Amino acid sequence: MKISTKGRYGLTIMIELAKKHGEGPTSLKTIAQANDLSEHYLEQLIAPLRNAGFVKSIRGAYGGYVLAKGPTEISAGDIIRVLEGPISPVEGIEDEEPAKRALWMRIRDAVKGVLDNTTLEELANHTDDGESDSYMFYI
Amino acid sequence: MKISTKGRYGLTIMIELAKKHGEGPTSLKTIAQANDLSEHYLEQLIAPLRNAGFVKSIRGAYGGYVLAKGPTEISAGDIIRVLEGPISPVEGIEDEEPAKRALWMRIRDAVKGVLDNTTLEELANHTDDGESDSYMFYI
DNA sequence: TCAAATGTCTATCAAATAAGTCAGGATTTT
DNA sequence: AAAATCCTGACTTATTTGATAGACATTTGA
Repeated sequence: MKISTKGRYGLTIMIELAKKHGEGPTSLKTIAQANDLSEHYLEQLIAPLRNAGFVKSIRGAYGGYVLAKGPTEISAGDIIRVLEGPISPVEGIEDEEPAKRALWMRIRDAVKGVLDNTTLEELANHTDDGESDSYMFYI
Repeated sequence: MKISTKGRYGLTIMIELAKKHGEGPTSLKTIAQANDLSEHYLEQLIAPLRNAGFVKSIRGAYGGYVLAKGPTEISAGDIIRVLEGPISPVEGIEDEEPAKRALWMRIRDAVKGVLDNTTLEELANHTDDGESDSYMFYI
């Protein structure tokens, strides 16, 4: 029941690009160093994002990547779907017995609601607005 | 972003037991055959459910398992937590940057809301109440 | 009392997935 | 030409998942 590093690092890349939106390209090297991640691994993740039309690449020295759309036009769900596949808690919901199928569909819709209503703009401009450190993380 | 067969099959076991609640023990063999699953694999799944106090075992011939509490007192979340670990879309939410941490927490709470508010009783007594087959499964 | 049915426990294993690495080529700018 | 960067595919490693096997303990009922 986890989102893998693909989706997580992909979101990291996209948030970094959103922060620099309108300021020219950012290289993967910069992003990898800033977040202590493998540049080569990020290359694998950004390829599908480019193919899906969320980023544009600019080759050559001082090149890098830029968002292909505005940060308000890209949702967290867009990114997760590209890198992790369809948002669904199980493969083959159709085959399940009705009671379980209804449960999976409710979970899927709940997660979808959150992901599709969170834009890159929100994620890039988020200022810590009072979730206390004492908040319980695991429940 | 998937719930594995551990959680799914565990839920299957518990729904079967809930259907037979008050009617004496049900053997894993019965459940395995009815759902076309490996009995040995189900043994591995029911061990943690027994340790967590959700089922009781009755040994010997004509033995099996029974719910240790009423079907209204056990939620889908109880079962998923025992078999899959804490409900959270990422490991180590604490370490994430605030924007992403907030996103993961919103997802976690959404999923938690569904799972903790669905009881075994609902799952066992579910009658197909009009989710049409044309419902889009992947969105 | 004994055989059959069932649960309990431990160990092992194969397949799939996730995560990351490596090597080298192509393109553009300076 | 040299440097920076993107691009591509193959490869490796670790972990998780799903499954199998077998020895053993307990209970029922003939």
